[in-house]
This record gives sequence, structure tokens and C-alpha cells, in this order.
Amino acid sequence: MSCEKFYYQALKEHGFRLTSQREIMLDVMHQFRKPVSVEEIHECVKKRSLSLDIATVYRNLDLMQQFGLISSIETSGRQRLYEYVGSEEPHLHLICRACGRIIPADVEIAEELFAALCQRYHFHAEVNEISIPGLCLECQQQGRLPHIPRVCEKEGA
Amino acid sequence: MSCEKFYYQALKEHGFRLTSQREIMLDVMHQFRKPVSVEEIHECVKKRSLSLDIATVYRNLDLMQQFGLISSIETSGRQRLYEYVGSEEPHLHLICRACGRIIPADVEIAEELFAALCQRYHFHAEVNEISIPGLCLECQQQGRLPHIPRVCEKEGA
DNA sequence: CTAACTGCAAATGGTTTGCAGGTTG
DNA sequence: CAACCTGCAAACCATTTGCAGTTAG
Repeated sequence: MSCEKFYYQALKEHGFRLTSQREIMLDVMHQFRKPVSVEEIHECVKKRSLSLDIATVYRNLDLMQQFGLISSIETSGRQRLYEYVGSEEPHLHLICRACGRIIPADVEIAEELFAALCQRYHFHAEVNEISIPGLCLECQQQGRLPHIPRVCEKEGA
Repeated sequence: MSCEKFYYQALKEHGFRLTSQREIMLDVMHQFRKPVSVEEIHECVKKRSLSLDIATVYRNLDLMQQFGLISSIETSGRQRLYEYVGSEEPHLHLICRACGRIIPADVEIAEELFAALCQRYHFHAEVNEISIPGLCLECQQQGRLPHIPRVCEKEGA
């Protein structure tokens, strides 16, 4: 794959250095096929280099995101998820606010929206970074409500 | 406005109580015409009730969001913003990742997308909660890059 | 009355930062 | 060998939680 080449090139061009930690990070991110938490990444990365610190993970996730190699997803929970971009077709993330499930949606579905945003607002959307909150089919069917635990309990009683 | 009626009714139906703090919160949120931080809300709310604690602000923001009275926005920064829903036309938020600016966009622009999400993914999007990251016109023109401070500095040098 | 709510204060926990020593180019 | 990076440990800070006293219904 040319992703390594791309990253190494980009690093060099911008005066960053190629370290073993960065190689490991890229490789690890490349292998996940779904959005993963920083903790998961750190676990996985430590298998390759015991002392690789979580601070380094954070720093390099930032860097990789800045170069567009990975994207981040805001979940309903507190922690952000990261995903390698480019191993799959570009996609949006549909996030169910009741069960937390993340559904990838073909980016083609939003192409008109992006065009309209450009034309009307001169706004260039970053396709890979978009998360759309809502309710998935199952949660709709089961009458689950987004984020209303207490209300749910009461309605059930 | 019927927003108070709606909230009071909703509270009653679900076994929640109407407190002076909740009245103040609703009123304050109703008056802001833009997304505001929890701290701003707390400041404003304290003018009406000195001892109203920030924990209460958080608890009631949750509640109001659960009832759909307010929506929250994830910014590039660390703190979440809240906005009263219903004082304006429904809108998406375009978030510039270079300058942080938040641009409201008519929801009509995304209606096709929502329809398609329903049909293809059976996913019901929560229109008011959508934030779309990208670059605003000004930042595009000035060649600003999203989130790459160090790279920017270097390119400038 | 009693379940819900608030204020207070302390805890949480994901993320960031300062710094001294190690590496890259 | 100078600038960059990392590991470590401590700091940060928005948000959450436990609890005892207060209040709505």
C-alpha cells in the first residue's frame, strides 16, 4: 500500500521525523477495520513496543488526523473513536443515540448536500469526519428514546 | 410562547417536578440566540439565583435536551455548546475546523439526505443535533489548514 | 409525607503538558 | 549536533456523582 509512502513523504515535507513509534501506529491503525478507542489502540500498540506511552499515542493520532490518514468520531459516550481512512470507501457515521451503535453510510448519499454546502455557504465539508446522531431501526422499533434513561424507566413502570 | 407550557407538561407527564431553577434555566436558554457554553449559561443563570450550582445546570441541560428543547454541539475545542431549539428555523451547524466558527445552515438543504438515510438505512437522523466539520470560506482563502498548527507555522516560515 | 431536586464538595477520567533524556536526519 | 520525539509523571478541567438537607406535589 502507498499509505506508508504517503505518510512518510508528508512527514518529511513538513519537517517531522519518522520514528518507530509512528511506523507502529500507522500499521496498527491500518489493521483495524472499525472505529476504535484510544485505549484499544494503546493496548494494541503496546504489543509491539512495551513502553510506547499513551501520550505518544495521542500525539501521533493528532498528527495522523492532521494529514488525513485517520478520522475521529464523537460518540455519545465520553471518549472519541479513531478510524483509518482509506482502507474502505469513504463513509459517514450514523450514530444511534439510544444504543450507541455506529453505522457506516456510503458517502455518495450525501454528495448533493456537500455540493449545496459549497454553493450556498462556501463551506467545504470534511466528508470523513461527519457523524450523524439519530435512532437506528432496532431502537425505533423497541421504542427506545435517545438519552432519556430516567424517562424510559418511568414509562416502563 | 408555548415552550414553557410544553416543558412543564412534559415534566409533569414523566414525573419530574417544576422547580424555580428549571424555570430560570428554560428562560435563560430561550434568550440566547446562539450556541453557548455551560459556563456562559451558569454565569447568566446566577444573575437570577446566586446559589444555582453548575451541577444543577448540567443536570437540567440534560433534561431539556432529552425533551428536545435544546440541542448540543460538539466543537473542535473541549467544551460542548448548547442552543435553544425552536426560537429559530431548524438548522444544521457547519463547524470550521480552522477558526472554530459555527455557521447555521438551513435544514432544508439536507432533507434529501435525511430521506435517503431513512430509506436505505432505516436511520432516523436527529436534525437539530447535526454538526458538519469542514473549512469556511475565509479559512479556505487564507489557506488555513484544519488542526495543523505546527504544519502551518512551518509552512509560513 | 415522600420522592424528587438542589447545593456543595469531592471524585472521575479522558486528554494534555512540562521536562529530561533519547533519536533522527 | 541541533531539532525533534518519546516516556514519565503530574496537571487539567469539563463533567459527574454522593450525600444531606430542601422542596414540590
